[in-house]
Amino acid sequence: MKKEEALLKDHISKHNLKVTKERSAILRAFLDSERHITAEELYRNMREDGSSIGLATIYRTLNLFCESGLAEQRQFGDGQARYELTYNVKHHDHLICEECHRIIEFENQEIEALQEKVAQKNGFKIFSHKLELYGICASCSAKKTAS
Amino acid sequence: MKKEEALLKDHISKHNLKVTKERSAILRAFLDSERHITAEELYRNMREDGSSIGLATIYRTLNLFCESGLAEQRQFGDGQARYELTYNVKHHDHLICEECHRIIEFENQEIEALQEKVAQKNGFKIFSHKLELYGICASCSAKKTAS
DNA sequence: ATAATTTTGCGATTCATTATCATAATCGAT
DNA sequence: ATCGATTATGATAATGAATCGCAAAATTAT
Ligand SMILES: [Mn+2]
Ligand SMILES: [Mn+2]
Ligand SMILES: [Zn+2]
Ligand SMILES: [Zn+2]
Repeated sequence: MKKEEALLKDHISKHNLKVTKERSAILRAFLDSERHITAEELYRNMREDGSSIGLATIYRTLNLFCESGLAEQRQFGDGQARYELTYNVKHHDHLICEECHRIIEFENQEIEALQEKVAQKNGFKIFSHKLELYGICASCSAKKTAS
Repeated sequence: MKKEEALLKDHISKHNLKVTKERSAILRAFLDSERHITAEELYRNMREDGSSIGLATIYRTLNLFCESGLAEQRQFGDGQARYELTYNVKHHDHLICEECHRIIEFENQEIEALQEKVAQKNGFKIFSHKLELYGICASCSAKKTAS
């Protein structure tokens, strides 16, 4: 049993929830899908593979993943929530290409430290943060100058 | 005439738009209201002052403010867009208290520089960015430890 | 003032997400 | 394995923020 499956089952048993084939299937599909996936995208992916799980259940289950600490929800400003596995994944922030919608992950310990410094200076205790850099990626830049 | 009014009128005339009493009233109310206001909040504020301007017009006009470079839209994760005057206002980022919803503004040139460095390292050109620190503010912290 | 153009308020519409509810599945105790 | 209590599911309706369509009203250049 994968560690992600174990984590989810642990959360399920701790909260008097139930292991269902739907939840297991969604977890498998989620782990197989690309990072930063949309509920709708995951739904379509699974439908194409013959699943008949409803969209509401996809939403419910992605929320469950977030509550269990398996995943986190992101809002990249396109109006749809995106979900990514964060269990056993190092914290990172995002570069978002507004041209091709590619998402590049990065980590920068200096920035993280400075954020803490800013918080401290303001008597603020940080629980979470969001750092997103919007712009144009290298390959889209190249395409643009070529044309 | 205030500089904000001048900027808006300039944008209006450059785009064959029209100066209306609604737009002027919304601008006045917007400049008078607290920063990071919601369309709905601005609508209610104006209604309480006897305005009969419709909500759709508030939305349309706030978008106009953004297009004219007067304001910017923010998304602080509570599902409603917030607008703030940014014309002649120095760039800054935000600390958001999840307890009392207070918003503290800060600027940190070191972080800005590091963001550019990260972008460069990834061949990325930044157009805009979003840095939000979510947590609990000093006064809410104090209240919590007191109880 | 006229006429062309833009704007407005209202209500309808959209879209992502959540709620409702009847039916089905799970699971611990027997 | 069966039962019974509880939770989960799919289909559909509902929600809420934001936008759209349209007829009537307002603005602006002539
Ligand atoms: Mn990521
Ligand atoms: Mn601000
Ligand atoms: Zn790109
Ligand atoms: Zn607070």
